[in-house]
Amino acid sequence: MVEQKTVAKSRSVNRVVKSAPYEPGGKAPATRRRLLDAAAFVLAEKGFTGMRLSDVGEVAGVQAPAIYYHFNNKEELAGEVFITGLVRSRATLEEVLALHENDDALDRLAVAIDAHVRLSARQTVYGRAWMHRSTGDVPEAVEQMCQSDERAYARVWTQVLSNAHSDGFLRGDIDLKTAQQMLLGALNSISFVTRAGRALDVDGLVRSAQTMLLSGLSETQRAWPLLAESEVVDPF
Amino acid sequence: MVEQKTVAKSRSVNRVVKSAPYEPGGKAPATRRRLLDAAAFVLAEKGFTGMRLSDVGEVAGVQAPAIYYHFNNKEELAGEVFITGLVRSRATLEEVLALHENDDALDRLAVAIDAHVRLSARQTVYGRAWMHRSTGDVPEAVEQMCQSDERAYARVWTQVLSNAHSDGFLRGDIDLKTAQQMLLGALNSISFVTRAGRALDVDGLVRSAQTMLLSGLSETQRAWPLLAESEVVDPF
Amino acid sequence: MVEQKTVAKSRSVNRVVKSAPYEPGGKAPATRRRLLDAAAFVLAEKGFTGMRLSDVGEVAGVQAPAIYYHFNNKEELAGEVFITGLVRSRATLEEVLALHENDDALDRLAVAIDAHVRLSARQTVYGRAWMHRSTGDVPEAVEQMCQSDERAYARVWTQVLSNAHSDGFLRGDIDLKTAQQMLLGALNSISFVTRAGRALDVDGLVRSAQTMLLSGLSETQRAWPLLAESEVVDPF
Amino acid sequence: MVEQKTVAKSRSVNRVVKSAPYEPGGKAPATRRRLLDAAAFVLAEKGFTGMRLSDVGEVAGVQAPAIYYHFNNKEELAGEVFITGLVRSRATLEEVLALHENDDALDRLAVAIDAHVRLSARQTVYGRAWMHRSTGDVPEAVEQMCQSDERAYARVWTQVLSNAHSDGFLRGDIDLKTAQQMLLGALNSISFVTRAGRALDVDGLVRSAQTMLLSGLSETQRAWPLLAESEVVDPF
DNA sequence: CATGAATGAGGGTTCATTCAT
DNA sequence: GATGAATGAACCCTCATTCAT
Repeated sequence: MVEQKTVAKSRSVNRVVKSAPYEPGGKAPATRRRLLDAAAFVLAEKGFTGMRLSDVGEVAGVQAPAIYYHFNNKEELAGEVFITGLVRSRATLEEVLALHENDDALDRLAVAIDAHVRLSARQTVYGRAWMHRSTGDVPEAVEQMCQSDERAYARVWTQVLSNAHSDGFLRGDIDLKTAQQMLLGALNSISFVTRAGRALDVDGLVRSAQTMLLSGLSETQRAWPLLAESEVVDPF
Repeated sequence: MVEQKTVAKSRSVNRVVKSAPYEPGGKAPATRRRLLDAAAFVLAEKGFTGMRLSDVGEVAGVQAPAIYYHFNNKEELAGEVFITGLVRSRATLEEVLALHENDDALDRLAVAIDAHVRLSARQTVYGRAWMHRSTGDVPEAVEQMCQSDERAYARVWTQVLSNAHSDGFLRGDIDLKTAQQMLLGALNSISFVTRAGRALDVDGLVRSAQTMLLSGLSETQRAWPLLAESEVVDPF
Repeated sequence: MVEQKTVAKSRSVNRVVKSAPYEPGGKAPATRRRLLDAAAFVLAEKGFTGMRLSDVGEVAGVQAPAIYYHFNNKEELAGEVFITGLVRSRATLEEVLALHENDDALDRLAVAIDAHVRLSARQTVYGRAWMHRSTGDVPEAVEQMCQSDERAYARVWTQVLSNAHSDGFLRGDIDLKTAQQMLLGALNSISFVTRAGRALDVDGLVRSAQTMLLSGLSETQRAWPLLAESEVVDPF
Repeated sequence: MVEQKTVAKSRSVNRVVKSAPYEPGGKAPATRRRLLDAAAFVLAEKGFTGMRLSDVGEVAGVQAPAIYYHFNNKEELAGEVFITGLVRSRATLEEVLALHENDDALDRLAVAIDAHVRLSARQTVYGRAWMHRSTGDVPEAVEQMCQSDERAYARVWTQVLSNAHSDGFLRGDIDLKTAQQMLLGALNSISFVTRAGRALDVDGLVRSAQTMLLSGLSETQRAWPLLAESEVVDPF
C-alpha cells in the first residue's frame, strides 16, 4: 500500500558505471555524456516520475532504447545525473575553498555561498535536477546510489559551518543542523528567482544571499517575539 | 446533456471549501475531506505524477473510482489540495498578524516566521504537498487553478516585508524579491529537519529561524568577500 | 475472443415487463413511459453501446439508478424500446392496410410504403433507434427479446409483397427476399435525407419512394448489362 | 519535445495508404495492414464503441498496445478503416466506369450498381464497417477524418445519376437527392441478405438489384395512391 | 551502437449496477 | 419511487523495457 514502486528487475544494480565498451575513439562516451545532460535537463523540468526516456532520447538525439546501451535502466540514469551534479558542485566548492584556504572561517563561509549562487545562476540543470531528489519523487534505489556523494557534499558545508562556529564567528543560539538546512534551502530557492532567464545581476544576487544569511535581514538588534503554541490556530 | 464526450464536466470546480452547510445524513462531505487529506498525504510523499489514485483511495478508505464522485479528475483533486493548503496557510498567517496588528513591522515579520514554522512543524502534509508544485511535476492546468491563491498567499509576505522595508527596518543592500524567495525557501526547507518525526523543540526551531533570517548567522559585521566569476570553475 | 459481452447477471431475464408495481394512480407508469421515450431518443443517436444510462436518466429527468425500479437492466430497457417501436410500426401499418382492405395488392403495397415514409418523416425516434439493431451493436440477449416482434413486423411486409407477387403484379425476375430487404433498406435510408430537419415535403418523399421502388428509376425498358466477376477488381 | 502532454501527437495521420515503398526488412507495413483488416472486421460486427482494441489486437495477432505503434489512437484507427473502405470502393467503381466509358448513361448506372453489389457480396468487411458510420456511434473527430473521402465517394454516384438524368433516362418525378440516398440504402442493405454466408448467386443478386432499382418492382404502370396525413395514426 | 517493432504492467477514467435511506 | 454514495469490471492509453537486426 502506497509503497515505492521499483522499476523493473535491474539486472545488475551495483554495476553503476558500465565500464566495458569504453574504448576511446568510439562515439559511445560522447553519447553517454549527451544522455546525461539530456536526462539532467528533463529531470530538472519534470522530476523523476515525470521524466520519460523517450524525452531524454529526443533531447539527446537518439531513440529511447539506445539509452539501454549506456545505462541499465531509468533509475541508474537518474542516479548518475544526481551523482554527477553532486560531484561537480562539491568539486567547485572545494576548489574555491582551496583558493581561500587562508581566509578566516567566516569569509570562507561567505565564499562558499558565493560559489553556490554563481553555480546556480549559470543554470546548471544538474542543480535543479537535484532539487527533485528531496521531494520523495525519487525511488529509494536511486536515493541509495547517491547517498555517499550526497553526504560528502553536505560534509563540505558542515565543515565550513562548524569551523566558523568553533572559531566563534556564529551566534550561539542557532542550531547548526537547522541552520545548514535553511542555508541550503534558501540558496536553492534562488534558482526560482533566476528561472525567468532574463539577464541577471549575479553579483547582486550573491550579495543579497550573503548579507541576508550572514548579517540577517534586519540591522536592528533585538530579541524576537515568540508566539504561544495556542496563538497559531490551524484552520480546518 | 447527451453530447459528444467533452474533456471535463466541471461539476465542482469552484466549490473549494464549502464546509458546513450540508444537511445531516449526507456523508459525502466527510468522504470528500478524507480524500483531500489522503491526497495531500500521498502528494507530499510522491508528487503529482507519482500519486496514484488507487493509493489515495486506499488511504481514504474507498475505492479509486469513488474519487470521481467528488472530483472531476486527478488534476482537480491535486489542485484542491494545493488550494486548501494555501488557503489554510494564509488564514493562519493573517490571523496571527491580526493579533499583532499594533506591533512594529519588524516584530510582525518575526511573528510571521514563527507562525510559518509552527505550522510546518505540525507536519501539515498540505505544506509538503505544496513544495512539489514548484518542481514542474505538476501540469499546467493545476498550476493555473492555484495561481490566484498562490499569489494571494505570496502577497501577505510581500506586504509584511515591504512594510518592514519602508519603515526602515531592513538592510538597504538586499533585493526584496530575492529576499522573499530565500526567506520562504529557508522556511520550507525546515520541514526536512522535521521529517524524522522525533519529538522536536518547536520553540528552538522558531528561534533559529528568526535569528538566522533576521539577525543573520554571524554576529560579526563586515563586508563579505566577493569572488570573481572566473574563480568559480564549472568542472565538466 | 471477440465475443458479445453480456451485461451483468440480469436476475430475471425472462420477466420482461415488471408487472407488479403498476397500481394506477401512482406516477410510476408515467416515469416508465418517459424513460422509454428518453431511451429511444438516446438510442437513436448513439446506439446501444453508446447509450449511457445517465444520459437516459437526464433526458427523462431522473437519476440513472431510478431506471432500475422500472427495468431490470440496460438490455431490458433497450429491448423494450425496440419492441415498442416495432409494435407501433406494425400497428400503424396494419391499420392503414385495414383501411385499404379492398384495394388490389399493388395499391396496398404502395400504401404500405406511404405509411412507412410518413412515420419516418415524423421523426419517430423509435424508428431510428431500431436502425441500430441491425448493426450488431446490440447484444444477443436484446436481439432475442425482439425476435418475435421483429418477425411479426417483417411478416406484414412479406404478406403484402407475396400477395402482390401471387396476384401477378411483380416482375418475375426478382428474388422476393432480396426485394424486401432492399425495399426496407431504401425506406429506412430516407430518414437520413430527413435528418437535417428543414421543413420537408412529405408527399414528395412518398411519391419519390413509391415511384422509384415500384416503377423504377428509369422509364426506359431494356435488359441491364451484367459485368463479369473479373471485371470488378478489389483494389488492396 | 518534452512538453506538457498534449492530446494527440499525430504521427501518421496523413499516411493513409502508402503501400509499397518500405524498404524490405521492416515488418511494420504488414502489421499495419493486418491491424486495419482486423479493425474493419471488429468494427463491422460491433461498431466503434463496441470495438475493443484488445479484440483488434487479438484478431491481428498482436497485443493491444502494439496498435499505438501504428496509429495514434482508437479514433485514428477507425478513421483509417473507413477511409480505406471508401477509397477502395471508389477506386473499384471508377475503374469499372472507366471500362464502360462509352456506354450510355443508363447502362453506366446499371454497371455501377453491379459493381457495388459484387463488392458487397465479397463480404468486404470494410463496407459493413462503414455502415456503422452513419449511426452516430462514431465520434465527431472520426467523421471529420472521413468527410472528404466520403464526399468524393458520393460524388461518383451523384455524377452517374445526374448524367443519366440530363440524358433523359430518368423519370421526371423523382427527387435526385432522395433517389441517391434510397439507391445506396437499398444496395447497402443487401449485405444483410448476404450475411448468412451460404453460397450465393451473385449474378442473381445483381439482377434483382438492377431490375428493382431501375425498372421498379412492378411492371404495371399506374399512378400510385397517396394517403392523407391523417390516415396514418401514430399509436402511442 | 543504435533502431524498429513489440510487450506487459499499470494508471486514469467510465459506466452499469447496487444498496441503504 | 427515487436518490446519494459507492463499487467493480473494463477500456484506452502510456511507458519502461526487450530483442532481433
